[in-house]
Amino acid sequence: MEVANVNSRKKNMGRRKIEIRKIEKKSSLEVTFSKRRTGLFKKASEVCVLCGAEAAVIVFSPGGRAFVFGHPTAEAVIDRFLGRDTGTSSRAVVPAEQVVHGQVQRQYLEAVGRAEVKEEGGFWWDAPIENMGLNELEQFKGSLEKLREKVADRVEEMALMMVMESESGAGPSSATMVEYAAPPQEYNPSAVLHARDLAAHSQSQAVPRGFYFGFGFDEPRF
Amino acid sequence: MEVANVNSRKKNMGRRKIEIRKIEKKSSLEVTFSKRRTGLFKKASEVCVLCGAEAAVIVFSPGGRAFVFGHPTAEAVIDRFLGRDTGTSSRAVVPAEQVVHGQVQRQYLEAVGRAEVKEEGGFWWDAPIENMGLNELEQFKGSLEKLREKVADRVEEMALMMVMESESGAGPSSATMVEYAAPPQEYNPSAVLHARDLAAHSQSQAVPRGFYFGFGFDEPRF
DNA sequence: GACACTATCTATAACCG
DNA sequence: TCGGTTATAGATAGTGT
Repeated sequence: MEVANVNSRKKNMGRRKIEIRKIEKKSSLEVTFSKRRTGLFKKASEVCVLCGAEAAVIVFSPGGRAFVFGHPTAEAVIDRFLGRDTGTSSRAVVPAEQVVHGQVQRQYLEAVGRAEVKEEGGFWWDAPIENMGLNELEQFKGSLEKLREKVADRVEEMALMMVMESESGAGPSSATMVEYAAPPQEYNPSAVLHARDLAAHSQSQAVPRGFYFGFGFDEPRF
Repeated sequence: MEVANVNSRKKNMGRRKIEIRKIEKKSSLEVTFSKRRTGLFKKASEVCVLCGAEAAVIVFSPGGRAFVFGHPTAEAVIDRFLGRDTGTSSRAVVPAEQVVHGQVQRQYLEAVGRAEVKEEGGFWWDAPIENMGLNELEQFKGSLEKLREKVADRVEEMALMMVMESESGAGPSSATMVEYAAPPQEYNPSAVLHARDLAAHSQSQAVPRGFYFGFGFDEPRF
């Protein structure tokens, strides 16, 4: 038995304390990102199982690569939160067989994933009709026509409103507008509050103030 | 000095191992949910700071209460992921002062938050125009008219396409359609894959198979 | 429900192959 | 870029207040 080489293996130094601020060394940043992303997703899965919760997590690497937990659930969950009711995505549920160590297989990725992120302004009404079957076309056309009606109504209503408005003077502040999402517009990253720019870590609070925007709505008690 | 009552404090038993499955006792489920939600958000904030990442987390309690990390960043991040480009929300950035221990103050909640979740089908074009000022009205009308044009074009294109389609036989499968979100429709929770229904925890993999749908897209290397 | 305590359990930083 | 190892920092279950 190798009694002699007990000491030949260099002693690992184990985990060391680190400050929570941007990691400078690129290689360890990438390793840390990978490990912590995995850890985050695991934590999310545990909350789901332990508490019967539904969780969705999206992480963008600094290079802009997207990693998602809870997809395709995520989309529905997110829609429900945003109150958008855009419906669940028509994307198929990823079968477990397609998921290999947390990576969707290339085949699936190519079939489903890429267009989403690359496409500019991927509204549903922009979907390419070239490859649709007749059934799909009809359904799609139906949806479009509904939307057209709705928008036409709205425009009329608007015109009316604007006449009244200009007669009665300026309306109340824009404060109430705040409840609704803005019309579609270019995604402007610089206009967005970046999490990474927000305040640093604090000891006393679990999540640093000014960083944690978590909140719940009132209706359900729990 | 109280030398006598050293032993009067009952010894705590410390953390114990638990299985990752639904907690039965309601009271400890709620405590656990609260603690782990906080922990999850903290982890997310650390990934952001350490790696310069952007993360968004949404957790629904079993009662349907929503908790968000990264809001309002979350919405932009999510939109970018979904390729929706619905634009960043016009909702104001929550000032740090409004955030108290991770809970948005009631005042802010009432002003901003509630309508979002309760409103049925809160598309931006449904925003109430009653309280808009003239400027807002004009902007809003402009957006509506753009949308109307776009949709009208699309409908025409569709009509044309359908004639061709019906002449040439059925088109290819619906596989390509999958790249685009479905038209707006009722949110149907039962049609959604619930995270909590998915497979249980496994030891060898950090995140259990069939649960972890995390993936990245190809374009950026990191 | 929020906080404090503390003995554990778990995640992970640095290192290696 | 991946897994595997080790020592340790950090998270948290159960409890009390």
